[in-house]
Amino acid sequence: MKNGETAVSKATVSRMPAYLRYLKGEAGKGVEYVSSAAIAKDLGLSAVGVRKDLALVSSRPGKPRFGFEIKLLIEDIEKFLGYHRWTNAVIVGAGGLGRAILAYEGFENYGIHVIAAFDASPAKVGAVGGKPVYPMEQLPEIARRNHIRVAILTVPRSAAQEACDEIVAAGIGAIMNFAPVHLHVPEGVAVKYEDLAVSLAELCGECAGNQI
Amino acid sequence: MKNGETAVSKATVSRMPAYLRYLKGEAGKGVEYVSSAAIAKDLGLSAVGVRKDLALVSSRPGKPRFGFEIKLLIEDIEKFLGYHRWTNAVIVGAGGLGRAILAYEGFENYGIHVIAAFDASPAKVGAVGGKPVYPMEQLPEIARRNHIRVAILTVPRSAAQEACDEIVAAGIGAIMNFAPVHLHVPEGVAVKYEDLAVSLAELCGECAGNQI
DNA sequence: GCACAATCGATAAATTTTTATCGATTCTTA
DNA sequence: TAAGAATCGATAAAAATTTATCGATTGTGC
Repeated sequence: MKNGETAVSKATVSRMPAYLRYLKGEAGKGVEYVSSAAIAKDLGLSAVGVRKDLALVSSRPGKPRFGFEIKLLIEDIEKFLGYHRWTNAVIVGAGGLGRAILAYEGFENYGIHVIAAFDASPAKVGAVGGKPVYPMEQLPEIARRNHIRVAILTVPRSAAQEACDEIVAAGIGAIMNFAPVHLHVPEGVAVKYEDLAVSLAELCGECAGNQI
Repeated sequence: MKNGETAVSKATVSRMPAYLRYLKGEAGKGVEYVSSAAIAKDLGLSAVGVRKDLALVSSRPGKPRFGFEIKLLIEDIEKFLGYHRWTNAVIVGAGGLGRAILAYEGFENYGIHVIAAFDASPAKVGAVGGKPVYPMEQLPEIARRNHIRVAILTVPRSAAQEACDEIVAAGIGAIMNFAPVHLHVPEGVAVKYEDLAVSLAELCGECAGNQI
């Protein structure tokens, strides 16, 4: 209800990746149409909710008796999520996790180019999986030249805030933070916390319910 | 409102890790008390919401004029999130990401022991960062003997469902899935999707707003 | 010792999100 | 070609969540 553009709730957005994963799986099996009830059942949601979500992003309504056309729906969701707008990203911190992410090739499917990593330690400079690892000092220059908009922060917790400041100083406006630390950033910079341990702990909670 | 135990909303639970990160940061700076208004400002929430959240988990009410005692609050939140119940976990898939997570030491702070990794390829068997990598066949036996409750799945997408089935067959009831695939699991098994690419794409969306 | 300022907790209002109900559409099949 | 079944979309109701308001509490400083 902000001004007149979005009107799509945050909760709906957060379910889109799940739809996308599911639909791609079905498409891979050769299925062409899927009903809201089937999606709801497999994803553990309500059919009405699924219909409402899909109505918001689908360019064509579902067909009665068939359901939604999977191929079309995948395109619509990808478009909605912005996977067609290419974005350049870098990794800051070329330790184990940083190198693993640098070598990961799945980002290309989501409109993201991870072009390089940076590390303060000269020993880490070089290349991983065909992608370069630069010394930290070169971040501002390379970031600006390549229009980097996102940084993936994989340094140890003690180095996180300092690295964060350098990222902000380099003009990068979004940070995906793997360090388990709260980052102080100026207004306008987005931070997403990806604390693996917290995620895992959440899952444990779910799994154990609240029983011993 | 389920029966009479929880009464804590999902939204509240999801904010707890953010509080925890923030409070630990302040504690590290030597601060002893913090007001709901300060937390709200730094975390981009409303002060009333913060008070409501904290009232649900805090063992002692906040002091007027001072705020909440940080040390106590950290304990309460950790207790609430179950970081005191130790849980054993394993990694399935000892590729780059799996090895990076295996070497990561941050889990111990959250009540999680990652005791080993498993891989279908004999070439990967051995040890990483002092922790063993076993062949996949040994998963059922080791899982049962060590009361493993959580598996971290880091295999390539094409192997994900099969590995998932083996995990379930080994009696593990919770899976943290890094493969960008929808997993089919029997009722009662919890799956948490940690799709790095999706997370990153979400962040890009936030960063770009909805402008080009 | 007393007025003041800061903060909390509780109740109430507003908003958002989820769930339910129902008529309309479209394909299948006899 | 007409009846029937499955599914959709829209509207309405219910539930949950967020935000606002207000009196109560507790130190501080004069």
